[in-house]
Amino acid sequence: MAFKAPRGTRDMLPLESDKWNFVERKFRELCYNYNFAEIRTPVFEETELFVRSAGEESDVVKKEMYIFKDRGGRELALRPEGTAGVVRAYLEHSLHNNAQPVKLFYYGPMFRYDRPQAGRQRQFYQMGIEIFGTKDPASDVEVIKFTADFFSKLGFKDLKLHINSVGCPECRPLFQKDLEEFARTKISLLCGDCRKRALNNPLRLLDCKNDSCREVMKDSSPINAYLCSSCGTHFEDVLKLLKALNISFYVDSGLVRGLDYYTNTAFEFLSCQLGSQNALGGGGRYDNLVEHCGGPQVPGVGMAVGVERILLALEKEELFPVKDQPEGVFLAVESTDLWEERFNLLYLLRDNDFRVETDYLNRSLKAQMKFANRNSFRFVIIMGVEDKSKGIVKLRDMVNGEQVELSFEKIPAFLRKKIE
RNA sequence: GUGGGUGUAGCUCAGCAUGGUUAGAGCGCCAGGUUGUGGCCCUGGAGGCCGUGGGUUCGAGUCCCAUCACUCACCCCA
Repeated sequence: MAFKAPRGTRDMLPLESDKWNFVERKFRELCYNYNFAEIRTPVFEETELFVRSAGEESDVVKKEMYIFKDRGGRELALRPEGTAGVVRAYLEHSLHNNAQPVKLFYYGPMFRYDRPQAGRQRQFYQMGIEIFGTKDPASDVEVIKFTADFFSKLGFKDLKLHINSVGCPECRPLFQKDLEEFARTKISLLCGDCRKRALNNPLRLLDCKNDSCREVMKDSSPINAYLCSSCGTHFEDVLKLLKALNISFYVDSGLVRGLDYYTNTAFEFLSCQLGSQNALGGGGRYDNLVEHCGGPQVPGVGMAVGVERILLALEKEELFPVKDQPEGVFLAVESTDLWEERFNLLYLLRDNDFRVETDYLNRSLKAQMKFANRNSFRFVIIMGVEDKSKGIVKLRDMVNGEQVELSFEKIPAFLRKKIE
């Protein structure tokens, strides 16, 4: 085999495409119900856009971006996430002048140069939504409720919602400073990674997987204690609304998101089926992102889910509707002399919106029947040589073996009746 | 980027610790037989440079090294 798909990428074969379509359909339907409109942005943007939005210090920017120079010398990057491009488009087309809020959804491939693993690829698909132009805690909740609805529409029952507030540029620095100091006093008890984190990115101290570190950090004061009054109220309101909607959640004071643009609400939906790549989706509020990207002060909130992970989790929980229902029509023919009649009937049926297939390999009638059976065709139409003069064909229902003789014109109506 | 496991037909895997003539099974695919014309059963066939490249050896799918890919954990997140 000469060529292989590049590392961290995958082909989607026909067997899987039904599953993808299932997930996509549910997503689009829900977007319609919630009044989110679709936006499609390029898969690559100026590198600077991502640096600006995700933050210079974020892992995504520091080590995971696919960056390249095009032939004109432009510095470009494949998008590692969807929000930045949407924000750019929002500004470029002055959507802030439209009636607010602006509610958008997107779906497409994202790219991160990371070490592949189950549920983690270099090209992966995200579906996401964004709401621009409102700070109302109800809009945070709308995004979370949307996500919860989406998962339950797919059939998930036991997903965990973790939620936290990461504060704002007013209150977060104080928290960070205290956290850093706290870590410094306990430095000897922390793992090597955490010692580094204490200096570079104290927030990350909170989600170390190491039990002993967790034990130590448990005694640091949680961020809730530092939230300024507006952040505190916002968070409380969000939680209150979640309760009102009967959405169960767990306040995880260790939840911090990897992209720097988040403010206030941060949340993740976790699956217990998935091992270490267990976040099916997540999101949060980003009230300063638009301004930070050179626009007016427009608040926003959004989320994204990972399609491959959803598919993995659905697979594990066996939630795909097992549909191998026979459907469609196979047009079998006894002799290749009958091309003209065959085509006439083939296109007659297709024009009448039936799914129809015929044989192109000159196979025996028996082989054609077998093919039809294996491929779950509900009906087989058999054109016999002798029937030609009579203008008749045989129509067989493969489910119960019933077979009738019909003229061409009567077939569409007959099939329609049968399918009901 | 770090560490562990794996890599044999389209798919799921056996064979490898004790190297030895044409590398196996099931499913799938193709053809034929028996059912008028599928499903069950029977027969036959196609399909593998044993991930790739080196090395050890008279001889390597089997041993050694490297490399690539997958996988699990770290990391990070979706």
